[in-house]
Amino acid sequence: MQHSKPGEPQILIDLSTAIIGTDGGTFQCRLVEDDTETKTGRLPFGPFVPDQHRTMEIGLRQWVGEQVGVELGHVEQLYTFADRGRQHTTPGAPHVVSVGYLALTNQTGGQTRAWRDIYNFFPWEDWRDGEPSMLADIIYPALDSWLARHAERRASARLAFGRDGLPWGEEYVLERYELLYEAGLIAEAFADGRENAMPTPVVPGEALQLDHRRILATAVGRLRAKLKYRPVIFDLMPQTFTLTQLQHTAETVLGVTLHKQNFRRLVEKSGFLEATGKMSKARGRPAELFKFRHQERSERPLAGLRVSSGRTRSSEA
Amino acid sequence: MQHSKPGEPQILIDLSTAIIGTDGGTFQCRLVEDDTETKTGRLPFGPFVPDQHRTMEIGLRQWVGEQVGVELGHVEQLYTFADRGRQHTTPGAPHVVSVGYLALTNQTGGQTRAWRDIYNFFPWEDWRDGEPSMLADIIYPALDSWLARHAERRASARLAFGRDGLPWGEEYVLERYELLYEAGLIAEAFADGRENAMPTPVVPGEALQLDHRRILATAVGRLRAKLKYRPVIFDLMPQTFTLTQLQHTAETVLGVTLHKQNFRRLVEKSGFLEATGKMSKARGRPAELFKFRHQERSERPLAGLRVSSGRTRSSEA
DNA sequence: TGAAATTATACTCAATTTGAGTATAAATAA
DNA sequence: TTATTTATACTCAAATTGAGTATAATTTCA
Repeated sequence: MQHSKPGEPQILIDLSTAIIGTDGGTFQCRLVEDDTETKTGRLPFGPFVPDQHRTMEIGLRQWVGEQVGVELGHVEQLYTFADRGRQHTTPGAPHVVSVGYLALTNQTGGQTRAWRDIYNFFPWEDWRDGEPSMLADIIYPALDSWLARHAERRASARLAFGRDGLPWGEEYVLERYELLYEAGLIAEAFADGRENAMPTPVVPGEALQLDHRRILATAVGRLRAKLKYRPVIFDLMPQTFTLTQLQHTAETVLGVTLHKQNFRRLVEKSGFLEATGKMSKARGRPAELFKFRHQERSERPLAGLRVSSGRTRSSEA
Repeated sequence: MQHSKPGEPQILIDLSTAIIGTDGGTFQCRLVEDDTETKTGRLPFGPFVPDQHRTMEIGLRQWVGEQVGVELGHVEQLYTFADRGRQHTTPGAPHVVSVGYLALTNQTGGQTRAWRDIYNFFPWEDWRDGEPSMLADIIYPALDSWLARHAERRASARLAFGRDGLPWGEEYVLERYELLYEAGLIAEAFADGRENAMPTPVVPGEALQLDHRRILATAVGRLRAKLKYRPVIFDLMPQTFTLTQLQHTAETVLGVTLHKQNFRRLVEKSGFLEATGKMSKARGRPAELFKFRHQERSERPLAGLRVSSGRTRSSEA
């Protein structure tokens, strides 16, 4: 077995965590409040130090604890990114590989400047008010002009963006982001020195440091996919909640609106909810408060929310 | 940002690939034929060398090419394993992190000693002839006795093995393997020096070097899950095939038998197949030969095979 | 040669699930 | 006290799924 000789450039592993929560219809991600006012934000991250960290998850919990101090619920490894040229590396410096993690939390101090709306970074992903106009106005023309020179990527673009009558798959968040990067339409492409990148990003959407927006895209895509077959949504909810709150959370994550009555039917017969008997007080008719059955009884603990879309918010009238 | 100082122990990344194929009802994985006749097999693997490998996939293709020379179809990153104590590391040596990959191929020279039946490594995963008797005879008693001392793992075990009336989820391959490891019932637990491990493995099933059986378990679990929502099965098929061959491949991967007529209905209306007009010659009535429509037309390119189980092979009469 | 076995394919049918409503109840706001 | 808001119950047709039966086209073997 060949192993790298001493003297070869060192490898460094960064653990970066996308901490995601929801807060009354906003979809939030926790960034680090750096003392210096840099233009672009960053996720909490730090190196994996095997001597100190028995597992990578232990390492990430340390960096999250030190840098943002958020209580984490579900934590899951996403992907390991190692492509040369995607980390803005200085020559001679050790090569950096980053392992991205997704963490869910239900404590999103909505007011802090550090909690940012995820749809700021991916404005084309929020379809709750119908198809974002920027797709037809900006993204599709720019993408098409790039595709004219890159016919081999046409099929991927069709699938990712649901063109030619294909459906918009809300889970293809990473695939869409990667295509925009490849086409040189977003800020990171220029920062990484891609030859075709526009100096001023063509597509709106805030950037993040290093490859953090890529990691966030991976996180959102994974979360959207997972919502449909595992009960992860409850990690985003407070102790008790109404069915409408639960639905709003699902809609916020998926970026679509859902049919209310059918959502209720689905979630009620899933067996995950337990009525508390208490009622919420708000405008309109009070709603029953439910809680998640943590005690996994003999019900089928999988089969999360297979969710069917409703109409857009604007057409609810 | 804190980065590891020079002088700290080095990190080494190994790229290990589970190459999977099927060959007439057997589910195969390609191992390396080492000159030395070691007891346990290993997957093709080698270090990630950033200076030579622009991406990790390039690296893995190099090691696969050099060590086994198999043509790879679909390639996908699985997971990055870094727990201390799962790689039999010698003290002082660099810490090894392994990135596992899944690769599919349709060329499985069935006769070579290097192609091994995957169900040798996980005999409890093959339910094509009904529930393997080793579950009730060996695994469940041993697991229950361990669970008596580890009540906190009870819920995971129920889910993973489908106990107490829960269904057997064929995709929980890794979860089952990890539980058997934790419980000290398989060879790797002893090799890694777990305190509770039995010197002679309690549960049948061949081991692999390092953490390769763990990577293989991840690969099989991922493949079984993916089969249901992406058309990856065609990467395992030859150029043309009959519907029965396709079904056998699906059954081999999933480890269950399927209802023939319904499988046919499902796969026909999926739009992925194109009739060739030619017929297979075998025993019984000749079957039409189909091929996969590579040219992704305006059909929905997702929605693979959501598959419904049939009866067991033995009850087919 | 002709019946039996083998394999493929077409078609049926009830149960369940899904998509899209309508109807009504229980609060607050004007 | 009426409009507005929100929650919840119920309906109904279409589509999908699970489990067959029926029949067709071959080879095998007595």
